[in-house]
Amino acid sequence: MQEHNLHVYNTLTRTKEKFEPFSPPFVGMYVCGPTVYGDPHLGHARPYITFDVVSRYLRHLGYKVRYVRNITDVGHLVNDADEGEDKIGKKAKADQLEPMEIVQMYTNSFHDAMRALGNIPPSIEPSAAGHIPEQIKMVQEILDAGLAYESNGSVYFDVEKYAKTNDYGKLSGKVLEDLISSQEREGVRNLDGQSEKRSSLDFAIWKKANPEHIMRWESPWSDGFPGWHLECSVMSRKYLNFPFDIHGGGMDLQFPHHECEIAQGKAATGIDPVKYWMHNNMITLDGKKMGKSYGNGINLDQFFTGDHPLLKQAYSPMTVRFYILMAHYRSTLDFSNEALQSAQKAMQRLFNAISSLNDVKPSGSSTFNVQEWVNECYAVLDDDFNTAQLLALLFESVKVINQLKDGQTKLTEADLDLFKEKVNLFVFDILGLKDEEAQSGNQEEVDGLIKMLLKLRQDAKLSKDYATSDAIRDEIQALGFKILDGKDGSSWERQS
RNA sequence: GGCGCGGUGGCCGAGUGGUUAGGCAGCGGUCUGCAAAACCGUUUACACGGGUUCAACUCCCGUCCGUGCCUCCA
Repeated sequence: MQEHNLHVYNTLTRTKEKFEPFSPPFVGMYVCGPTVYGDPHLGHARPYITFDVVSRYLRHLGYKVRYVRNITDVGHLVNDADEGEDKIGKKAKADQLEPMEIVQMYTNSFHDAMRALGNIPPSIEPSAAGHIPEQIKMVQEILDAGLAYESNGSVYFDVEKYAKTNDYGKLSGKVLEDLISSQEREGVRNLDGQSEKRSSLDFAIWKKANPEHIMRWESPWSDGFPGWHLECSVMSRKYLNFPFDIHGGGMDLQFPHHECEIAQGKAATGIDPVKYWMHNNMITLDGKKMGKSYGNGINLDQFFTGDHPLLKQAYSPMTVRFYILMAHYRSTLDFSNEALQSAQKAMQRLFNAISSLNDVKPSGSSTFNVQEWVNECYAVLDDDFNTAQLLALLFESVKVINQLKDGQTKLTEADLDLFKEKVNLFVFDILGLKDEEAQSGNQEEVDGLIKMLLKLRQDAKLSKDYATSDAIRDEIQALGFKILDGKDGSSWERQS
């Protein structure tokens, strides 16, 4: 395993801590996955790209990462439905489809979007519906520990009792008294099951299903379904064991979801389940938060096709990925056409420089300190995965590459090899970017053909037949290629 | 109302108690038959009001604004 100085920001302590997993070289990482009842949207892009880079970097450092990300396909109530219907069940009835058909459909489209964004699939992607027995078992464990109670067929976690001996709120910074008074101020909530609870803070770990509820399972307490926080506790425990190293998710999940995960896990096992809690920040759109009520929710597919009133053009999946990586994961990030267009251009410039790196010839001496640059790249990644700074350093490398081409900067063969290796490592392996344009399989044939045309154009220029040379250039450009005239002849690249 | 996070130049976005972020856009130059590209140089900053300090964009307090949570939405 590589020596490193990786520090990660731990929400639990609100500080950056040196990363030291429980049993190196193994690292367990759990990230809250999607609820598959709708198309993947922009809000899905950020957490999964963030933790994709985290897993890529950890693996690069030599860790054996087991990355677990769940598929939520069960048991969550519809926000605006007073009957407490299962979200997936409701959609199924509306569309006249089997619930599991819906689940499969949106799981597939989620996977498609993730693949397009360049995310490596997790090691294990367990589904909540596939872990009902384990969830029933954990409910029983919490009951046995005396930290939950049954009420009318449902089982609720007893928050106030748990809080007597545990710090409920340590992750989110909530104070129990504040929560109570805040809820009193809000008045009595009319949500289903409120009267069954001893305290409004208590949350369901097993919920009795209404008669019309489609997705339901037998349990010792009722025909019903597991509570909304339970699956993550159960599946992270099953595949990573408590305590495990990293738990990730969006900042919006801090409370109550992750706070409840800690409470449940501790109640059931006596073990504080997670060492490092990592939270990515939210995305805004033209400075406003996204949401259905704002009419600015955009599906990922709409980004990729440009088919949305707020989008002036299509943005490729890599442009979205690049743009997200231009900001630090703990900052809010604002999406706008202007910002995405600038990201698209910047990314193309980066790729163009990298592809031209292969043509650079080594020199007898070096005028650029490659090793120092490499060290800086590692230093910024070690500082809580600062991809924004890494990209700044990579644009420094773009400048260096261009100077190498012009002969203004020189590198020895050893330095050049190191430089090439590390530029490729950071851009493609760690940031997970892909040069989509260069993916076509007949790259070499195209290169040969265009170079032949450039030769003809050069001949025309030498005989001052500019009409012909310009015609060749215009035709090539019309096909989507740019002609770059340099001191040592012409080269070409694809137009962004 | 409570808890948390943030307000950086035309736009996006890093970072720091005293020294260049970076990208996109703009401007000037080199190169070029012209153009593009590339390269060089360069203009616009740290919400507002106090305070601490030799020194604050960076620390503290207040105000305003944005945002997340306080809802069985994961």
